[in-house]
This record gives sequence, structure tokens and C-alpha cells, in this order.
Amino acid sequence: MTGCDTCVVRNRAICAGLGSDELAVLSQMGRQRTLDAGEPLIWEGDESVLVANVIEGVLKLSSSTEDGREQIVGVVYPSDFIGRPFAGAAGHSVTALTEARVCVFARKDFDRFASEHPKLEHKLLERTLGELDRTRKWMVLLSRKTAQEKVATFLLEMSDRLAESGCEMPTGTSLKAFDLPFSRQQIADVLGLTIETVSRQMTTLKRDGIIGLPTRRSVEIIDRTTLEDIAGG
Amino acid sequence: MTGCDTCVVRNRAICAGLGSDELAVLSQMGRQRTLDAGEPLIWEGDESVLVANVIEGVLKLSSSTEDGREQIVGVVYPSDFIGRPFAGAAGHSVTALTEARVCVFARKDFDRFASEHPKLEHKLLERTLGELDRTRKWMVLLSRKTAQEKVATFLLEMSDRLAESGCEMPTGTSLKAFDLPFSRQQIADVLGLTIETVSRQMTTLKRDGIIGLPTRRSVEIIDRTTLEDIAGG
DNA sequence: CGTGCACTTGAGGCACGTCAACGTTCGTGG
DNA sequence: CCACGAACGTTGACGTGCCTCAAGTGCACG
Repeated sequence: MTGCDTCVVRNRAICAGLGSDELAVLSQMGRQRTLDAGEPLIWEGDESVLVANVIEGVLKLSSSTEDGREQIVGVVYPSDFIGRPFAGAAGHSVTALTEARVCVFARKDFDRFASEHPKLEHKLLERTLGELDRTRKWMVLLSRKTAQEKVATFLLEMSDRLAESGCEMPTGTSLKAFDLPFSRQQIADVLGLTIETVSRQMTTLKRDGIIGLPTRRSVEIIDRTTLEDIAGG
Repeated sequence: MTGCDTCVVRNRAICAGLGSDELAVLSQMGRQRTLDAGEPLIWEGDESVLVANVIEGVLKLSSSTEDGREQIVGVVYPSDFIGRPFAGAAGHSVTALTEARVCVFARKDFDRFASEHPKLEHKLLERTLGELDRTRKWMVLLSRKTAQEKVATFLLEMSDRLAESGCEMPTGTSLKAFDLPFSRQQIADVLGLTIETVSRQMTTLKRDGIIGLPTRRSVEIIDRTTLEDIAGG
């Protein structure tokens, strides 16, 4: 039964800023849960019964059209918040991409606690506003960028966000080489492309010496400047 | 100098739920401003100096790639909130589509007031969460739907949101005929299409007797069921 | 009655999707 | 430890939906 005191995201998640007495109450309400890669946490359309903080791992938020075309509408990393407080239904599914550890709360308990703790709501508001900014930026990518630009942007964003969440380095750094938490299919789902197109773009970038692909799940950014030029916007 | 008491969005905007004394303070901080159609309120990348409530009219939130391709990332209606509290820079431009009336606040004043009034922050949080839901739903449309589906979805959404914001009718109704606050170019920018493609799809829907186009700015939904089928997802 | 802008319509090209075959990695059981 | 099969990824050939470019057409303005 690990307490919040030892939580690795203690100072970055929405819990930051709470006093130790408040934290004690909150930790009574929550419980940790581990997820295997591929394991779902929340299903699209289900009643919104739980919310959570990501402690470790990467998860996807996805939504599908009636005929089964999937689109990943968000990706969350350690210290990010999951779920939909103050509403009845979940607008999207949440699924672990890697092994993950999350701190889960019953939504109703959390709603009540949040309503009584303005500091927490403030943190949550800031986080939600940031997520909205990021989502809107992603909309431009989805509708106005070419496949080449999309893949380049994706690789750069991955390198930045993994560096942030890994957090062994000063903020502002980005990784030169890293393991993708995504399969090719999932990359396609993030970018609104097909698996074949993603594969072709990756191969092209590799052939041009801009990136390296040591194994199927790992990427090395060789010429970041050029990659940024290609990413554009 | 119209006060908040007589404000038409008084009970729907984030101000709802504030006591009359608090409202008095808030109204001291804000001032009403009218905008002509096409007039900008906030520029992308500018320092975030103001936030606002929409009282009347429709405004677009837009973002562009470096080479000038524009994407509309959101559309706001009466009672909606505009701007980015708690952050330095605006991620997107805000421009009036119709004549509009907004209630403007200096961002710093608003930030301070919000931090001291949990009820206001709570309303803002709910609104932001709702906006995030809507934005994510729109992402699926942008990346996974065909031009035909996009236009159909757009027309249905317009009819719903204009009915809501007009608010002379019970909630849940949608308009059968209405005036578009958008030019063809702007519709294209919302849907991530070109003006020609939008025009062609509209013509097709008209030829098939699903919609009517009495004038270039007005739309009549003749066969809503079929339109919903086409919109899909 | 022109002039200009918003919109429509048409012809043609290209980026990406589709379909299909093949290569590679990895887990499983003999 | 190797053999096998399934899942994942790559590559190629081809089709098509939307974009591009280029003329019209109709409506609103002086």
C-alpha cells in the first residue's frame, strides 16, 4: 500500500499543492492499479465511473466512427490526468499502450472531493486548458499537413514528451534515441493515416539519413534540424 | 453601461452561480465591446492579455501553419468563454464571423478574480472539459470522415448549435432552416477541405433533395434522417 | 449598367488509400 | 535449441477522392 508521499508524480500531478492532511484523505479514496500493454481502462460510451492519475507508462485515448475507423484523440504520460469529471458518459476509450501504473478514483468521490478543494480544481483546470491547447494544435496537423509532415511532427513530439515524462534530465531537452510506445498501426491511428503510408514515410526518412531505425520499436533522430524543417507548421 | 443583471447570457455563462455582490465586482472589471463581422479580437501567438464572454454573435478560433494554410479549431456562440487564462500566449486567433457583442476582461484581473472564486473556476472547468470533448469529437471527423460526411455533419451541428444559442425554443430542438454565419471558404477551413469541394458536396446534397439552398447564406434541411445517415459516426 | 467578389462548375493530376504479396520478428511447443 | 506459425512490418501495383488550376455564373455594390 504505497502512500502519496513516495509517489513519483507527487509534485507534477494535480495532487501537487495539496497539504499532507488533504493528501491523506485523497489517498484513502484512491487505489493503485497496474495495467498490461493493450489492457483497456475505460470504454467509449460507458458511464463515466472512474478517473485516474498516470503514475507510469503511456496510455491512448481513442474514439471510433460507427463503421470502426479508429482515431487516437490523445496520448497521456506520467502525471497526466485521465477521465471525465462532472459528466455522465466517457467520450472516448482509454487503453494502456505500455505496461502502466495508475492511481484510480471513483468518479463520484473525486467529484465531491474536487468541489471541496479549490486548489485541486485549479490544478485540474490548468491541466485541462493545456490539454485543449495541445488538442487544437493537433487538429491543424490532422487536417492540413501531409503524411510526410505528420510523421516528422509525430517523431519530434514523441522525443519531447518521452524526455519530459522520463524526467531524469533538465526540462527542455529532447531524446535523440528512444523506444516507441506505439505499433505502426497505432501511429497510423494517431496521425489519421494508414499503416502502409506510415511505413513508407518512415522508410523514406531513414533512406534520406534523417532518422535511424535500429529495431522496429526504436527510433534514432540523426538530423533533427532537417526533421524540424520537414515537420513545418 | 449595461449591468450584468440584464445580461442575456447571465444564467448560461460562467458568471452563473455568482452572488450579486461578486457579480458587481466582476462587472467593474469587464466592459462590453461590439465587433463587426470579420473583426479580430485576439491574434495567434500574441501575449494573452484578455479573456471574454460571448454575449451575442458567432466567433471563430483559428490557427495556421507557417505557409498560411488556415484551420478553424473552434467556433464559439453566445454564453461561451473566450481566451486562455493562466498562460502567457494565445494559441489561436479569435475573429468575429457575424456582428458580435462580447464582455471583455483583462486577463490578469480575471485570473486573480477566478483564483479567489472557486465557483467561477468550477464553471470554467466544466466548460473547458466540455469544449475538450467537443474538440476531440471533431478530430475524428477531420481525420477519418469523407468530404460528404464532413459537410453533412457540419450542417447538422450548425442547426443544433444555432438553436441552442438562439434559445427561444426548448433545449434539444434543432433548426430546420437557418442562415450560415460562415462563407464557403470558412466552412472549408472548419472541415479541412477546399472551397471547391465544399461547394460540390453542397450542390450534390441539394440535387438529391436532402437540403435546400434558398440563398447562398441560408440552408434548409429537408430530409434530416438521410442527412444524419450520411453524416455517420 | 458595369465592376468585383463569392460561388459554382469542369478538367486533370497527385497524394494517399486499397489490395496483395513478401520479409522479419517473436512466442510457443516439440 | 530449433521448427513452426502468427503477428507485425515492408514493399509494390493500382485506384480514387480530393486538390489544383482555370473558366464561367450570379448577386451586390456603386
